[in-house]
Order: sequence, then structure tokens, then C-alpha cells
Amino acid sequence: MQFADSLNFQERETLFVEVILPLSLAINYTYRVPFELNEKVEIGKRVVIQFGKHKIYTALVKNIVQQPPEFYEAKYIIDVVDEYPVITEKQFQFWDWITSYYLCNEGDVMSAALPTGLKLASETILVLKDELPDELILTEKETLIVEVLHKQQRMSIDEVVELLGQKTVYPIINSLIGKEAIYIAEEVIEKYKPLLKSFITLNPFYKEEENLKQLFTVLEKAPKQLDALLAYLKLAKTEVSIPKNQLLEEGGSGQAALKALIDKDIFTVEKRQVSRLNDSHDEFEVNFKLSIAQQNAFNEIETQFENKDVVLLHGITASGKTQLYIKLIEKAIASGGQVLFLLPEIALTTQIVERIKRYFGDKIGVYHSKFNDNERVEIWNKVLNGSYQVVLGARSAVFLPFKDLKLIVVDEEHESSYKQHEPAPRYQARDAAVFLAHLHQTKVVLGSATPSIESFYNAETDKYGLVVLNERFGGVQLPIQEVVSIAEETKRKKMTSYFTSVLIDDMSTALENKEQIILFQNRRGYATILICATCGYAPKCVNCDVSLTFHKTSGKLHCHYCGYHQNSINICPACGSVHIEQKGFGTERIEEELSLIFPEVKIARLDLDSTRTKNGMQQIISDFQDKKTQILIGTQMVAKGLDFDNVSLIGVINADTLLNYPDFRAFERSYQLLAQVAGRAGRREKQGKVCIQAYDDSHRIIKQVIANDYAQMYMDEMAERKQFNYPPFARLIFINVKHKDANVLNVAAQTLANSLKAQLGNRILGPEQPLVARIRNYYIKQIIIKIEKSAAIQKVKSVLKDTIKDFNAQKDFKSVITQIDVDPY
DNA sequence: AGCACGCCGACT
DNA sequence: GTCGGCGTGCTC
Repeated sequence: MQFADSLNFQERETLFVEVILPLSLAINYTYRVPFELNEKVEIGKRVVIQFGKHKIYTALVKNIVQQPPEFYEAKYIIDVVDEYPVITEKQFQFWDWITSYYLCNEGDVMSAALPTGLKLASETILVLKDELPDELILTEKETLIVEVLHKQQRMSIDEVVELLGQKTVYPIINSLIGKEAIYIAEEVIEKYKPLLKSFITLNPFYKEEENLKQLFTVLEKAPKQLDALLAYLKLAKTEVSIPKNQLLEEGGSGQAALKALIDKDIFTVEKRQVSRLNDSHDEFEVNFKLSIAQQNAFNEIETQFENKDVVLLHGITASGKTQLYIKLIEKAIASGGQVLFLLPEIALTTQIVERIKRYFGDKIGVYHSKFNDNERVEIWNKVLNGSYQVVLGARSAVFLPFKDLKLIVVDEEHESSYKQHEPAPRYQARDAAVFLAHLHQTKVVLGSATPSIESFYNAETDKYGLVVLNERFGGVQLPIQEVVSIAEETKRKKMTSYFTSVLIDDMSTALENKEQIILFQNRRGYATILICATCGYAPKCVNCDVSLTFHKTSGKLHCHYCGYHQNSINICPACGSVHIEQKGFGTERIEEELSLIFPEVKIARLDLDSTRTKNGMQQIISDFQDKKTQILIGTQMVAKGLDFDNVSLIGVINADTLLNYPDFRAFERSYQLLAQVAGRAGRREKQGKVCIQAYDDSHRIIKQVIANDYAQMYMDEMAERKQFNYPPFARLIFINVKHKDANVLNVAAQTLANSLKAQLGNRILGPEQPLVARIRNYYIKQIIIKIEKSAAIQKVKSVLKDTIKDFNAQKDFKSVITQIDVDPY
């Protein structure tokens, strides 16, 4: 026996794990596995490790090796968290692709991919020693800390910072440790807490008829308890254990009676883990039939899938794409497997989700930012164990642990919200989904009424399949569309505040017919800026190079970039004049002006400001749906995925603000947005109306929207993109260079651009000053890389990576921040 | 990210 | 001179 043991000892292996930390770090780190944990470590499991002097994190095992690291002594891992891996092999491959394609760190991807509940980090806590040394001489500040610790046992670093009113607290803490007055502990907070509910079960003894009868007689003297028992028996027909709160609600017996029964051992209580997700157990909706056009499109998609991995479904608004998706999903999961259905974030809180949920019942999970940490972990686990077959989600849903994907649907594929800009990974979820499908050897449907230029180009060049659905479902008519020139109306003095006489007439008619109206204005706030009529002074943000926006509800001036706000001004701080004028106008201002014109009409506003609270948006939408409000004014939000039966008029207050945006995609975006807004009018029997107000009423994009001419828009755009060498004819990479000092930044950006130019030539443009030159006290310059389609993109990327690394290694540029954004659109 | 170390200005 | 802010480097 002893011999065998020593033999084992000889042969016992020492394992090392390469782990990904949920931090933006350039490399992964290697830890040593204590022998007792050898059996438990596995790729894809989380481990608890100490990183640096104190901090404890959960890291993810990426690899297991036997060679010890050459140049340093590895720390031991503290524990293995998971019973089973939480990250699949395919996910790691997916992460690798994101890392290399979007030029970010693995830790960035891990942070984005894992729900917060699966990442734990420690907090440093100060604790008073049980026995303080006899002669303790403390400084004033140290005494302050010890006094607080006497009262509340423990303090966080932040609390110390607040208590002392200074940022540098470590020297003081270390001094206290040195004097043996305190010690520090690392408190690891388990973020995910399963929800526990009490369940009541009848003691099996009373299963016997005889015993139960006897119990009834005993309880006759305690009517409340008898009530509780009866309530239990009524509820217990299908399940033996009844949730305590349900029993209390239905029985009406009260806590005391229940407790008495539990004390008498008639009922037993048990805490059970329950799901937070209120999955509907509704029966599936009756089977609907696809129209002939839909059925044809369905068949066509199937045929195209035979030799294409991606099919673009170009279906005009109200063509019934959703039904088509449902049929595709149904078919995909018929023989097991999973489906990912991506939607833009805002569309996820609306009707389309309800419709699909009703259809697929408890097979479906929804994943987006409105869910809290705990709920997200539960969804993650249900995808991992396969109990969710269909997932509806926003862009981050591409990171869920799918086992067996059979189909990916990306609805509204042109939506810019599929791109994450901040923080890294700056990924485009639609493109990532195409790669994800490739990993799972499966297919993708990209759906849109107004496809992005690049997707349509891919379809045109046969990279993607193309299926067109251009018949409105159920014979819904196209709305009547009209353009009104604001310039013309102003000249003829026919404007009433921001509204042309045409729009006012349309609104009056709609209101008389008891129909509803949606007004679209692409700008939040009340007046865009305040400006002094005497000297031209306009209040600016202290942290950013932007004028502040006046919000009437708060009475304050707000910065939309950093959140800074200050009280409004009545007197010009520069010249003392009282002639402060408001320039420009936002949703809030429109709301106010409109209420003067239609004082008896209920008006609601849907924008970022009015939907800050959790249910704010839902409330506004349902009020409008229930016709409690007649006019809904909104930003982009009103255009996305909202269907209202009674809306007969859509008004666009000012189309020019969209068209004048300085970006090569401004026209494409404007077309998409205006077409989408227009699509909200008159969805059922009745023909709706769209009224677009613009200064430049003969703009080609507006004409194309009115004519519903996507093809012409596409051709015009392609001609321009070709001429100026923009996507899809070239690829773009942006490099944002940031620094607190404008001079340092200028030199740095120029230096970086020069060394890139030396290697990549005229593919490098800039550095240029972006629209907003300073945000949150950081000055910004932008370098643009334009790469022709034929170039080896991976080579360019590796040059880029190396150059930036060298650049950041230079002494003067150490504190310069560089951010790479691949496909920045 | 977050902590240590080292440099430098301001304040007793 | 000392304290605290701030930039810089490092974490297996």
C-alpha cells in the first residue's frame, strides 16, 4: 500500500492552466493547479485566482498544460468554481475570431460575453484586529478610521476615501496594518443568487384516508388551520408541493395558521430553487397559413440554402416577415437543436417579441439589457442545457452558449445598433452571427425592408442568396406620402411654430376621425442650444467640446456626451445681456408647441429621457396602444418595431437633420429611417398618410423614400461609394487617439499616422478632428485606414497591431489611449 | 481594473 | 520638509 502511494507520488502530474481574466489585458496568465484540484480543472470552467497583491477574480480556463512557465513562478489557483464547463469549445473559437477580427483582447470578449452574474470580483475590506496592541499611537486620520471600525466592524476602500475626503488612502491603510491595528480581507461576492421559494407539502402520514379524516376532526376547533388544509388539498391535485405564497393567497388562512400546521408537523416546508423567468406555458397558437407570396419566399429561402450560407430576405414593411421567421424557426427546431433570433435592442420590448413568445411558449428565451444579472445567468444556463430552443436577443445574445445551432435569423439587419462602439469588443453582431453560423455549420437569414448597402451588395455579387417579398400581407395599402417644403411655407408665412400648414391640416383631420398620430423628430431635449443674441456666446460643456442642450423638465443644461449638467442661464455670462435665444428644437419643445395648438389632445413623448425608468417605455407604449394618448412624439425609437393599428398619420418634423449628418452613410441611414417611419402608418385596412417636412424637399433621398425606390437609392449610393472608395468597395478601420493634453495628442496622432503611412501608404487618412473634439476631458483625433477589398486584411491588421504597440512603447506616448474600431459602422 | 512606487507642487 | 495628486508599470 505504501509502495503504491509513493509510486503515485512519483507519477502525479503538475498541471498549469492558462486563464482569461475578465479585464482588458493583452495576454493571458498561467496559474498552477494544486494537486487536489487536478481532477476538477477542465477547459471552459471558471477558477478563482488571485491577480496582483490582493484582488481575487474568476478567470476562465482556456488551456491546460504540463510545462511550468519558464520565467516566473506561477501562483496557485484557489478553487474551481464549476461542476461542468460553462463555456463550450465553439464559444472559445467564436471568441478567438472576435479577438482577432476586431483587434481586441480576449478579456474584453470575456467581459462582454459572460453575464455579470458569472463574473465575480473581490472587494478589499478593512477589519479591526480583535486585540489591539497596548501602545498604539495613531495619527489623526488613522484614529478616525479606527473609530468608524469600532462602530461598524468593517469598511471598504471607498468608504475610507469618502471618510477622509482624499484619494490617496493606501499609505494610511498600510500604516494601520503595520501598527497591527487592522488587517485587510478580500471579500468575494457571489453575484448570482438562485431564487429560493418555500414549498409546503402535507406529511405523507395523512395520505391515508383514515388519518386525514382524523385530522379533519382534530382541526375542527381551529377553523383557520382547516381553511389552510382545504386550500392545500384543493391546490395539491396535480403537484404535491405548493408554493407557500400561492397557498397563502388562495387559502386566505394567514401566516399564523400555516405556521401552526408546520409546527404540528402536519405540513413540511422546504426551500427550493425556482426560476425567475416567468415562462409562459400557453398552448401554441393555432397554426396559421402563409400567404402564397410568403410560402414562395419560404420555399425560395430553402432552395437558396442549398448552396448559400446566408440569405438576405428583402421584404417590404408589412409583408409579414415575422410569420415567415416563425415557420423557418419551427422547421429548424423540429428535429431538436436551437435557433438564435437577433433583434435591435429597442425592438425587443415590443410586440414582435410577444407574438413569437406566444407561439413558441416555454421553448423560448429572451435576452437583452433590461434583464437583471440573476435573470441573465438563468437564461445562460437554460441555453447551455438546451431547455431553450429559441433565443430572442439583442446583439450580446451571440455570446450565449449554444450547443446545437440550426438557424440564425437577424431581423432588421441594417440596424446600426448591431454594432457595439464602446467598450471593446467593438463588434458587429450581424457579421459575428454569420461567423457563428459558419462555426455551427448552419445558415443565416438576414431580414430587412431596407437592407444595408453592404448586405445587398453581398447578395448582388452572389455571396449571399436573395429572396424578395414585395407584397404587403393581407393587402395593406401603401401610405400616401407627401413632402412639404419648410422653406416655401416660411416664405409664405404659413408655418405655425415648427409645423407646416399641411401637417397641421393632416393632424386635424386625423384627430377628427379619432385616429392617432406619430411625430418623428431626431433630437432629444427642448431647444438644442442657448445662444446670446448680443455676443453669440453659447454655453458649453466643461468636459466636452459641445454646446449644452436645454431640457425644460429639469430646467437645466445637459451634455448628451458625458451627462454633465448645470443650471440654465438667463443672463449671458460673457456680456451680461439678457437676450438669450433658443436655437434648434427637440422632442420636448415639439411636445410643448403642439400642446398649444391642440390643447385638448393628450400628447406623449418617447425618447431616451422619457424612458429612463424601467417600465417608462412600456407604459408610454401601452397608453398609446390603449388610445389614452392621441399623439406620440419620438426620436428613432418610434420607428423601430412598433405596430399600432389606429395610427393613420406619421409626421416627420425635419428630415434635413438626418440628411446633413457628416458621415458617408448618412443618406443610406436617412433612407432606412424615413422608410421605416413611413411604414408605421396605416397597417390594417385603412390607408395611412406620411407627411415629411424638409427645407431641402427635392433631396434625392426624400424622393426615393416617397417613390419607395430602394433599387435607385442603392445604385446612387453605390456610385458614390465607388467614387470615394468607401464600403462595400473598401474596408474601414478607425483609430481613435485620445489624450488629456491637446498638444501631446496632436504630436502623438501625427506620429502614429506617419509610421502607419510608412508601411501602409495612402491607405492611411488623417489624423482628423472628429465632430466632437473633446469628450470627458479627453481630446480626440481620428486616423482612418481605408483598405481595398483585394488587400490581405489580416496582414494590415497585424501591421496595425505592431505599430500601435511600438507607438505606445514610446516614452512620450505612454499615456496616449488608442482605440481600434474595425468596420466602424 | 487596481495597486505600488516615484516624482513634484503646495502648504504648515 | 511632508502630504497628497498624478503618471507609470505590473499583475502569472
